[in-house]
Amino acid sequence: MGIRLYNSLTLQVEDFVPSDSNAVRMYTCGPTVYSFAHIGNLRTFTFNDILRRWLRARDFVLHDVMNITDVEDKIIRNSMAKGIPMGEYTQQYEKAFIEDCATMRFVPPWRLVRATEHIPEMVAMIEKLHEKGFTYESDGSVYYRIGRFPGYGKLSHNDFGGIRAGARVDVDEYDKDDARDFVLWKARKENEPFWEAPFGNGRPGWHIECSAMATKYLGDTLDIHAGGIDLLFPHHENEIAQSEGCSGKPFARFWLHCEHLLVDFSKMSKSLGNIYTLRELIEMGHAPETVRYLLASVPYRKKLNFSFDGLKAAATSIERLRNYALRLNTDKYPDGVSEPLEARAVKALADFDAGMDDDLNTAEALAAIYEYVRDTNSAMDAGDFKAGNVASAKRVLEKFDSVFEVLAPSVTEGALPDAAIDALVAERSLAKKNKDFKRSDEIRAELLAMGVILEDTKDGARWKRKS
RNA sequence: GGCGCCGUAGCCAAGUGGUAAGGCAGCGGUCUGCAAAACCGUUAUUCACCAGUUCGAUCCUGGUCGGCGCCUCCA
Repeated sequence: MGIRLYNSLTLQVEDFVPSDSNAVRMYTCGPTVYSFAHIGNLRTFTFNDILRRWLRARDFVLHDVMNITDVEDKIIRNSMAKGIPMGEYTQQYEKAFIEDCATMRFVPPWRLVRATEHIPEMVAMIEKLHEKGFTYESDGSVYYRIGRFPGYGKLSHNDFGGIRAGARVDVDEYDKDDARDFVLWKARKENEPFWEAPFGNGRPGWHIECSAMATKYLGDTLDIHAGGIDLLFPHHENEIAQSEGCSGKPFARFWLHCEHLLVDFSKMSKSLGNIYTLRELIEMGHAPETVRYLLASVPYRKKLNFSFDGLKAAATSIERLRNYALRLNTDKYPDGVSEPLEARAVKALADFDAGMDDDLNTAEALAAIYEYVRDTNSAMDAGDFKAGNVASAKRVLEKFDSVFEVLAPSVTEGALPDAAIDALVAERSLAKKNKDFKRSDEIRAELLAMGVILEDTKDGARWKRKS
């Protein structure tokens, strides 16, 4: 049994096997750094993260590359409007993006690469495409002639047969009933950043960077190329045209696309004013791991309608798992081992794996965890859970958290040291023992005010910090 | 118009040709000095609607209605 993934190219779920032993060559489309990442972006990147983690969990060696698009129309326009150099402008947002990724607990990719540091590779690719007759020039810009590439449309499953090939269309006067040729190299404009190239000074078009960088670091054929579904056309279609036009080989074996996150049942947009950034949500008091859980818990091919109710539900769900982990670590259990519970843990792990293997069905994987947590909680209540079962129970939680990673609270409130809490808890326990409930309730309230929640168990009191 | 996705309880959501996982919320209990946590029970005779195939369909086919996305920059 192995991983099965839905391939946009074939519109089917397929067994995933890398072309070269157990090494996976993967490329994911990263951000254009012209503003802060919003939760829609983050959904796709969360999907990337879950995919990476699961591939690793299944013992694949990952060679994954993510790009940073740091030259693009909006970037140029905004940096010019601010009167600062493009690099300075993009740097601040790239930094913010990397911070956000850390906040979201994303595993860093093998390589994070910038478009502006790969201009020579892009130029070389365009030259090669030129030699092979895929390009034509117009007003100093270089265009890709899709009519020369027979496979054009195979990813988006569009039939472009009726389109007049090679018709020269200015991007600004784009006529959708006509050619879909796209720009590889934009002619230099006054005051704008540019690079030198044999075919004229200018800057790269959007699509060429991914083809050039993916090929450079991963070779002609990738095992996986992933990104948001809105990139499927034209971006990924164009990447195929460029890369395969150049190499003559299949560009990517698996194309994975993450569905959109919606807000109020429609795509986020500035005009609707329904864009939320991670930073805004954190400022509102939402823990980042709550956002992570919400984004990860809905399977990636399903549209996810963001809501604050959903965010609250995510927080409660995490809380329950944390309570369970706390109980597991602090309660005392009778000696011995329950074999049925050991078997139960094995089943939980198998069910979790099966869910994840099935095209990263996180909802199913989560269900396996919750069912197990409920069963073991019941066993603990009944006294059937033994000290010898703790290790396997921890393994289940660790497996879960190695993918979801939400158990550790983000905010470490420095305020009250553990020792001080322990002292107060001890004082309260004594008061409670003496039936001085007034004093014991007082201390409990006091601790709560300082962000510490106290819980009584049959073996005494335990505490946790409020998240 | 073309391409693609979707419509399962209050909300989120899994799922299979044979009779509906899981999470959140709600209600009723157990436990508790009170809480908290946890557990138990309960909440869809039903899976947008219609027709067909079938012994049998939420899952297959056709159609209808509804929602969303891409086709222009976009995660």
